[in-house]
Amino acid sequence: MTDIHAVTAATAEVPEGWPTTEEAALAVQDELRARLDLGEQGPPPGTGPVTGVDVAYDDERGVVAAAAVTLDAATLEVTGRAVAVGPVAFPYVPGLLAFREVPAVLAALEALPGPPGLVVCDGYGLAHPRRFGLACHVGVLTGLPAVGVAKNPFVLAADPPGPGRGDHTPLRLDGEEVGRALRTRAGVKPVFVSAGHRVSLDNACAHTLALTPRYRLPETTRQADALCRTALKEASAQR
DNA sequence: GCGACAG
DNA sequence: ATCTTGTCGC
Repeated sequence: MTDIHAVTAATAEVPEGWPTTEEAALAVQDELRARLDLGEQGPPPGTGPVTGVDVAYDDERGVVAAAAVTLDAATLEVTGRAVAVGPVAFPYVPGLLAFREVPAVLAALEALPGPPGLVVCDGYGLAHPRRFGLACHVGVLTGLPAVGVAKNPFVLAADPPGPGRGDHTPLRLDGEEVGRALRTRAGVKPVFVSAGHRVSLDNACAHTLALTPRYRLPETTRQADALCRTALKEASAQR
């Protein structure tokens, strides 16, 4: 019997050679971007495992806690949870968010009791100034299909979508649609969806809608958010 | 040069 | 992200 309340815990390390300067991080983005797979449609929305990841910080202590929570896309029931605590790997620089969160996120994904499904990240994928946001970074490094669902607009502006759930408007970069402002709840502020890796924008949006039957944010993100916050508190309560 | 700027 | 009480509304 799998105990859905069980949470596997791990420690995250900052990898050898991890960028320490913005210049180095930009170079890594350029290198990894060549490995992006934008040709796949991704897994069918509403079926199979879907894994949400999120992180919480204690900048005072330079500690970050990441959580990965896998849900059954059909029922939205939790099938696996894991957390990873470690040092903050990079300062917050808009456009370089991945360098701050990725080590802990990967550790949490690896600590899951079962294989992750499509990864839902809290942030952007292709809708990024250099087309390589957090969701692209996580996708390329894990090889998993990944999407980005952000709560706020980044550098790209979008017209307000219609008032109904499912209404959307494009986020454009150089005339190309790289993401969408998507209304997940009627009359509520939209979320900003973009493909990360091995998934199409249409399917990224379909997955997002399948994960938001009730709340604005995907159930995956809500679960991961709650988990990484408690993990951070528990980590701080010690040492 | 000055702001804006995912989390 | 994080600091933070009550409050209006479904």
